[in-house]
Amino acid sequence: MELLEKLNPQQKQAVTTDPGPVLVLAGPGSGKTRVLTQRVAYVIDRFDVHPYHLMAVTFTNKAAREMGERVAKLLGRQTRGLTLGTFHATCARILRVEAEHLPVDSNYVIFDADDQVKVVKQVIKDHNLDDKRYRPRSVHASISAAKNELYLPEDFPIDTYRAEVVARIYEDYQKTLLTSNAMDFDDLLLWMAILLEDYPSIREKYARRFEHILVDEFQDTNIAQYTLLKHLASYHRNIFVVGDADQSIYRWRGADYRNVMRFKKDFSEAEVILLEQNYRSTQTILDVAMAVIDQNTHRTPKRLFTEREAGPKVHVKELFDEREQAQYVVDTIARQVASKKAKPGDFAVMYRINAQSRLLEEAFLSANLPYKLVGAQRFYGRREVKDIIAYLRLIFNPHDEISLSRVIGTPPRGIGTKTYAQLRTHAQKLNISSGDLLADLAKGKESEHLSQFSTRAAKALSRFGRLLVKWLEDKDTLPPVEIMDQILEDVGYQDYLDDGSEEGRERWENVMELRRLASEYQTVGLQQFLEDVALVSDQDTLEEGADAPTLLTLHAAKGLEFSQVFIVGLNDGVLPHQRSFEDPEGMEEERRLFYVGITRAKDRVYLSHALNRYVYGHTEPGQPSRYYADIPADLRDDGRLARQQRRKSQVFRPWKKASPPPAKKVEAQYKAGMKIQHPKWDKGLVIGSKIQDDDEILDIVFDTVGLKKVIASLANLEVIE
DNA sequence: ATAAAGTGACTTTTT
DNA sequence: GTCACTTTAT
Repeated sequence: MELLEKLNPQQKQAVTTDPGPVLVLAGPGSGKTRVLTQRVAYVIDRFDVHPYHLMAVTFTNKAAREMGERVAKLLGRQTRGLTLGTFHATCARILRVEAEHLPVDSNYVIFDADDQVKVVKQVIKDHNLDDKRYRPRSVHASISAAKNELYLPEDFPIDTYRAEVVARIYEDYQKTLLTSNAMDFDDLLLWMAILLEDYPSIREKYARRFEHILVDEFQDTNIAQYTLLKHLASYHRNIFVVGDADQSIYRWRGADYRNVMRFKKDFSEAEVILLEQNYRSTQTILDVAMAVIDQNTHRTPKRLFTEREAGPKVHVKELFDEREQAQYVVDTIARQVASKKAKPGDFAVMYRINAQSRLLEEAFLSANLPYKLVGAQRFYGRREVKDIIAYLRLIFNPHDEISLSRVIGTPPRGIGTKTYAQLRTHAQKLNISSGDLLADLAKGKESEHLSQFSTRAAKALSRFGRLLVKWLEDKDTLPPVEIMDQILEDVGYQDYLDDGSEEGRERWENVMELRRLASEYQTVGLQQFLEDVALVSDQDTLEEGADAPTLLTLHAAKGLEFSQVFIVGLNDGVLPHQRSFEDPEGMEEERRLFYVGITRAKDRVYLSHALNRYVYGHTEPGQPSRYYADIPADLRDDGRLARQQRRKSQVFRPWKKASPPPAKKVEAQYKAGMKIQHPKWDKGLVIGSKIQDDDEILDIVFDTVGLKKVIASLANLEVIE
């Protein structure tokens, strides 16, 4: 293969190594995607393996698609039969084929995070439990964690009273799922693992079929995923995994980087290949990244090196608040774009939590600059989108209780919570699904169950039942778009949304966008549409091409690269996040997250934090992140000091080499007891003052907002008395 | 049954 | 400050 020439010796070794277990430990930017892709092509071409006998698992659908395209290009032909996708998508497909061995039918639906919490909530209610004591989200997290470790309800470890209650909820949760003919995200992995473990014939079938298995982002696999991989590889033992323990950031989702150790033990003959040379970043960026990650304990030190130049220092900036931080990001980007030093698409802005995107978006919008936002929830989480998907899901699988409960009263049609509760209870008594009962009630007077309801309720239910039956008749013959059009028309969805407001119009546009997406499923059908919709990853929503900065969480940034990267909100409590403070392992993961962010950058990194943070509406003083302390001083360019320097001399004076200018002593101008006037927060009382980094930091109690930390030179204060 | 008004949790991260 | 859920009024 011609492209082998472009590989370094380690990469070449990985691509061309003999069959058998292989563990590739790949640092950031070391070309692991390229290795994986070429390995797939190599196996097909040199070992003469039919694509049908090959499975490759990636972390996102987008990565899978790209890999498929590149492999086809390398081979110069299509790769029909190749199993390529995320763990979840791949399992979903196989489980449909093997549904006869499962407690669901092959047309099961996939419950997303929202649905899962709803089921938990329902069960908690049915058990008359206090949902304050048993928070649905937290109970669901326990159930999910159990599934990821392959614990069925009866295996759920009971060590506390709470665990006992959760185990009971888990049991009913699972029952609800099965009567709804549904699987949740975790089930896809769990059942696949169970199937392979408990049915030797199925294990043999797939273990023989997959002569070669390749896995990307191996450090973020959980127990269920590891187990199913182990079984799938049990016959041929040709399993090629690529990962980097330093980039493990999904522990909270059950990912266990110790799987790397397990792999070494279970496949003791495995060849281990290290990819250390970095082809992405400047040496400065790599040095900073290493300095940061070196603070973690329990890791194998790794040296990252590049042939690239040192490059500019990492830029550090302190801002007054998050609004100014957003403005600073936009300004910095705009300036470089205006001076043609960079293109808008060269930039990415990364943050710890999604909520941080709002101020950034506002700043981009008001500057009239387009941006790309990564986050599937943004679209698929919208009420109107969920409504329509729920309708489609119900038609695809009428037993889906969660979807039914969502659509039965949307738009309002005379069926409220009371009537729905009656329907559900009655159906439970009959041991059928609410959907079945509804279909029966559609028969009108013919139905023997109609008398169970009040005249009004019976009429409304019967009417809706007839709609459902009608849609069910067409579901196999019509393409998704036409089913959708039928629903929209029959329920008058546009009129329901259109209340004359801008919001209503926007919602309808979202429905139309969903319709556009559905129209791409003309041939593959409703099942595929619903499956794809359920399993989209955030990264999948990243639109290609558009030349605009990308806004994304640090998690979503994994596997991507950008010329220039902003990491904003470097405040203690945000990055690292407060929720991890108590947990040493969690703190190590926070640091890895920061490491992942830094190593996305090819040319420049900008770090920034705000002195004041918005928290639940009001502003609170914040602390710079502890991670700053780990960045070597000579690799760091502190914008705040530079700017002050400029202001004082009124002349632009770039930093001279490493020697910092002698710290000029600043005299305190304020002292405790002074009353001052602030442009935004009005009157306040100074209660403390200290000199720090060439500036005066004041503690002031304001009448309006309480205690604040204020930088004297920036705040434009006026002394009243 | 439904719309409007009020209450309280909530922010990690996502397949 | 926002969202989802609950209570209240129609």
